[in-house]
Amino acid sequence: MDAADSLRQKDQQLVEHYTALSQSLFLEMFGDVFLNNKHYPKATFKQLLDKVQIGPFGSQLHKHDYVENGVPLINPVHIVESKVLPSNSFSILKEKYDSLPNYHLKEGDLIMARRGEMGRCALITRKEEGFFCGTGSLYLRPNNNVNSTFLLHVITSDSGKSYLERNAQGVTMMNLNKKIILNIEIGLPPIELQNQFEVSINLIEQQKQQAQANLEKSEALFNSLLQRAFTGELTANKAA
DNA sequence: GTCATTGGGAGATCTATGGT
DNA sequence: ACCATAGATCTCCCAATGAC
Repeated sequence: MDAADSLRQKDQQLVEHYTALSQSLFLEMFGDVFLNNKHYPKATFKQLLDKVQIGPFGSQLHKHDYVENGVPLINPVHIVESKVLPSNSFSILKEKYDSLPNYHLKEGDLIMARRGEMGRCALITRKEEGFFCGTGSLYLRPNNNVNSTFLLHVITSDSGKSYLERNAQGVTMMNLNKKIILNIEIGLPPIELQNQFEVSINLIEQQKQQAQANLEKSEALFNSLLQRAFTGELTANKAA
């Protein structure tokens, strides 16, 4: 039982380790791009993005347009640790989806929370292609001057989050708008370096997924032992 | 159980753009 | 130039959650 618990904790630490690794890799390679302490040429988001689009709300999308098992809708709650986690209960009808083509997501887009917690952001991969940008979200469509993975890490980094918090609108609730996004200015590393960063991140991600899978297994093992301990299947001797 | 805090929903209102 | 319309933004209100 103790062994199962320590295995579980070790796997947990490994997953956290990989998360920290990608963050420090970013800092190592590019420094703080907002302070631009590596003195790259400056660029505003206006120069790096083809498009910034805020999700539909108000009269465009009503609560009753939400259905189950329709086209997945991405709201800030569905952006967890830079990943998109769609939910079947948050989706819209195909007809509604077709009538609002401006909000369809494409591979390579970045989706982020428009209000509430700053810095929630995820990359749209092939898996999420065609999902729908929800009310509380906005999406960025990067152009050829910037790598999407690099941009994702710019936004989710600590300095990215604090930049957004400093510049967000609203007293009770932080809100972002198009202007705030387009005016963000960073030091832009050469595209080759950004692409190199993406390759490294993908490797780390693979390792992390492996660690995650191990964690799930060890948690399952721990829980089943716990269950058996409760039902009395394990005596004190065996449990120790 | 109650109160405070946070996040989401909604529409009123403002703004930009395109057509006449 | 003016008007219509779509799109963007602000802010109030409400619900859910968590702390005490």
